[in-house]
Amino acid sequence: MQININNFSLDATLSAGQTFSWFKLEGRWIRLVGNPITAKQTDRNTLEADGAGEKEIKRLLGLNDDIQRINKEISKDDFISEAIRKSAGLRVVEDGLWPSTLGFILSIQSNINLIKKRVQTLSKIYGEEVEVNGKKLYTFPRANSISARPDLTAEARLGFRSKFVIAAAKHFSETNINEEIEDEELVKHLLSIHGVGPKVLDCVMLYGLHRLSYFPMDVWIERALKEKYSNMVGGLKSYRAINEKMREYFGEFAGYAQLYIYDSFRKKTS
DNA sequence: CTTCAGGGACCGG
DNA sequence: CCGGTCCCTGAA
Repeated sequence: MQININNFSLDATLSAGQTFSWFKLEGRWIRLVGNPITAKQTDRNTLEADGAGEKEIKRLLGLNDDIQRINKEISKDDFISEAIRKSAGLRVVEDGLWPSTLGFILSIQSNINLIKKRVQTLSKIYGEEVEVNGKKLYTFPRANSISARPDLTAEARLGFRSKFVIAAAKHFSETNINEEIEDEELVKHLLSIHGVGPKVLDCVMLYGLHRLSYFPMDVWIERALKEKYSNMVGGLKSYRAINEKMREYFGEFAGYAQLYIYDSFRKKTS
């Protein structure tokens, strides 16, 4: 199936540290949550994809967002405007509640390569073997599988994250947490998980559920804010206070501002 | 070989 | 609110 795209970069979007359920194999991106989905950008206006309907694939990749309007909406100053230019083609993905929660728990005090490696390891332990284009791969680990055999997480060398992963898997297996729940209750659900704090929460709300007003703040964002927005957040200390300020500043699409700032700032220094 | 930082969260004070 | 601590990996 071919999908028309505009001002979109699949590589940039899936390499921006928003999602850890996609991986690239021989030039094709693959996602093994539910039915296998593969995608490849063949030119600047064409996405070749299969494994799901066009609507579903667009949803996963944030392609239903009105990016023109969003970019305009968040262009509050020169710094963010330049970040938008430098990181053009990005979309906020919609990775799903569980894939996102697991991914960002694994991300705690870790770099992107390490996170991906952990997902692969967990997939080998807990996932099911599937064949895609003649290659044997493993599906993304399900919460039920992990909570059924929590002892096996030891093999994945997750360090102190191991108990967090188990707690999350248990919560997902034993409660009715799902993607239809309103923000307020969902936040309570997530924060009740031992290992989900404010930052992971914001990542899940934004990248997992596509709730675009959330503004996760990691070390990169904090550096950027300190450098570029010290006049706004200079006196503020707590995560919550700074976060509220920035969300207020950027508005309903603050999450996009976060993604652009993160991506452009990370590129600059690395 | 050692040191150190990496998309934080928890706990105690 | 603040500071120490947590586990493991890969880079230096």
